[in-house]
Amino acid sequence: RVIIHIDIDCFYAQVETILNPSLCGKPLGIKQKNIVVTCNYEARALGVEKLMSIKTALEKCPSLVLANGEDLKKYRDMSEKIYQILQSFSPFVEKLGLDENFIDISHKINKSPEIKPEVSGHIFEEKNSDETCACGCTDRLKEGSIIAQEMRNQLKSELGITSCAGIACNKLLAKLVGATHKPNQQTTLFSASSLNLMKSLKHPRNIPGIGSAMNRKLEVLGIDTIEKLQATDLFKLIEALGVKTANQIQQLSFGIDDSHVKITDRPKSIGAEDGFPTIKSETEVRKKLKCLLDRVWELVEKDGRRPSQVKLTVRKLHATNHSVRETRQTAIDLTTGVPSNAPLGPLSENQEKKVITTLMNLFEKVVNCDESWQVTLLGISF
DNA sequence: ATGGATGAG
DNA sequence: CATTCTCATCCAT
Repeated sequence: RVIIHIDIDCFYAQVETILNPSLCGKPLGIKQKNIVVTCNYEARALGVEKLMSIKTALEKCPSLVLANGEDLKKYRDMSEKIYQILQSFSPFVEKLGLDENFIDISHKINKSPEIKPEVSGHIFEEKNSDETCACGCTDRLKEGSIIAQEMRNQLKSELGITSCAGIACNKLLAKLVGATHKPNQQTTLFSASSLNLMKSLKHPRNIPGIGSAMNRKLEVLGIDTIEKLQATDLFKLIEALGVKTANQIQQLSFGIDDSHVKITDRPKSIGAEDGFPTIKSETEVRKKLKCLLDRVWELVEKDGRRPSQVKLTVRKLHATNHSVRETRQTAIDLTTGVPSNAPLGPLSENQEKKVITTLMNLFEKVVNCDESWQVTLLGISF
């Protein structure tokens, strides 16, 4: 296969700069509550980092400009335009978050090209890449790099968006190799270098699919390098992690990934949440929920499907000074009074009342009415 | 079906 | 460590 991974450079910051060109060239941070969730390269050069507190960021970089990124609408809109452009190259596009996409272009590769393509962009380990693989994948990947370049050119010319691309024979390797030259560059991995790319990661945690929880389990087993993960006896790994996970992550450690590019269809849930210092009365909760409901309903209306379930998310301040998220969900019938296949319109007064009542019932299942409680986040999803 | 754990950006 | 604001998948119940 030929898989391309496209990753937009500091996505939120690029969107803000396109919306407000006067930000161009200035250090820019995107703020959500007390945190700089991401920032542009100018800000990074001045010491600002992802997920840094606003306070620290401004100490490090007093000239930092902040844009509020709590409402994701602008980013969703741009993400959709990017997806549309990529889809014009291949129907097999999988979205990962708002700013990354995998594209399978295997079917577009010319079986017998008149002219052997040269590669566009970087080659991973260029010096060791003079061998041409007998199976023909080297030429296919070269052709893939040309297509990736065309995708990135089009994102730039039509949307003004710069991006990175990785080109490889599977999703894992495409994503990893694309990150080796940033920003606004692309890198192709020829299969002979796969193991070297994997070993260059150093820590198992850097493998997509190995998160913090699994990393802790691996550390308990004394596995703290890719090479140790490769060398661990599979039966020992199965004991600790189960057959499925053990096999999967050991395969990944060798750069093997058979997972398909899964076409992204409509989301299975649509939600909105809001965090705040603390609230402690049901009246305040009701008010927050109404506000959230208005925001979610915009998205639900655009989606067009009639919700059949509601879920409430609550983050409580636990005694031990750390917070815990809990969710409660239930079925909801929003069809009363309208034909069940009528187009979804704005929330009627009756519907709003029904949703809020349902949510307050769910809320009472989360909080212990007798004891005092502090809530620091509420979320609604359908 | 429900809710938590875990993973992604 | 999580912190923000989402969404998906897997698993136990």
